[in-house]
Amino acid sequence: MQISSRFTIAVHMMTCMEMFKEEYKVTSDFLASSINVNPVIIRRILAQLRDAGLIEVKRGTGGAAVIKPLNEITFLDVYRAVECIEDNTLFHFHENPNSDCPVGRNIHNILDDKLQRVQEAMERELKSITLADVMKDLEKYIR
Amino acid sequence: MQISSRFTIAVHMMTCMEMFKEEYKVTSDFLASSINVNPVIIRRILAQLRDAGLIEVKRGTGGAAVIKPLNEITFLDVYRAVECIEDNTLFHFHENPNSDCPVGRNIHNILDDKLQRVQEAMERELKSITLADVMKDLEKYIR
DNA sequence: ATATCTTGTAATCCTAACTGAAACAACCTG
DNA sequence: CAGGTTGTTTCAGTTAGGATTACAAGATAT
Repeated sequence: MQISSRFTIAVHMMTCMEMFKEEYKVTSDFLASSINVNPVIIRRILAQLRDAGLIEVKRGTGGAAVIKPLNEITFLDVYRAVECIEDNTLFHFHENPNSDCPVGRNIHNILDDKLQRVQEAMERELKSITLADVMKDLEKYIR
Repeated sequence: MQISSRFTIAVHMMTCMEMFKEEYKVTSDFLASSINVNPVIIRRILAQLRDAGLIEVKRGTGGAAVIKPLNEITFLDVYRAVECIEDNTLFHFHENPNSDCPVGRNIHNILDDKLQRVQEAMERELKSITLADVMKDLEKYIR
């Protein structure tokens, strides 16, 4: 399975919030039209980013904005905010190996630390990329 | 989304094939009982591992065996054999960003290399672990 | 050749997750 | 209070994973 598009949508959303914060009120309809998905999807992700403390959303009057310095928001922050990974484990383990078999009895212990290392490698890389990097590239592309 | 349990099942399967190759004929029913899943699931994964050139499966008489040195089979080989990732991209990108928006127009170019780096970090770690490591740990646990 | 065990594969069913969409209460401001 | 916006629920469609049943096809022993 692939990682859901919620992650790239969330990065797109926060990039828009920053890019247009002076010119427009960045509402869920505004974001939905740049990203081309249903506004409800946007609002659900807005709530997840808000709960993670990355943005603030104004009720009634409307509009969303990033509330942390962009160079302090890593891809890992966004990933953790929107991707609901069970028990924070990337790999889904088969549930009931047979404990009467020497392999079945030990496979969990053998694999757990190895799978953990893989997950950490991925998260380390996610952590090394920030929204400030994205904005810098965006300005480069626009010029 | 998590990575499907096919991966841990496949590693479990190949570990069993190696562990019991002298004592037993390692059939899909044998594997299914150690792993505790349906034999058809096992046979489907057997086919994927066979197609990837990692094992051989005997029709009629039955039995499966690893056909490469264990220290040459990496977790990445197994992962690629059983996990069908669309276009070999770990992250699912939202399909239709609005090209009338400066962010929508550029977001793909901006993110693609960054997401690629994350995927490569993960695959590099997967590549560094082999089935020989698993067998070594298994012997340690059994003693 | 026939009985028997096994693999290969198709067909069904069930469940979970993702996305799209409609609807509406709650909220804020002018 | 009117109008725009968010928060949230609900339903439907799609896809993927896994369980299960069924059976044709292959290989071996006798």
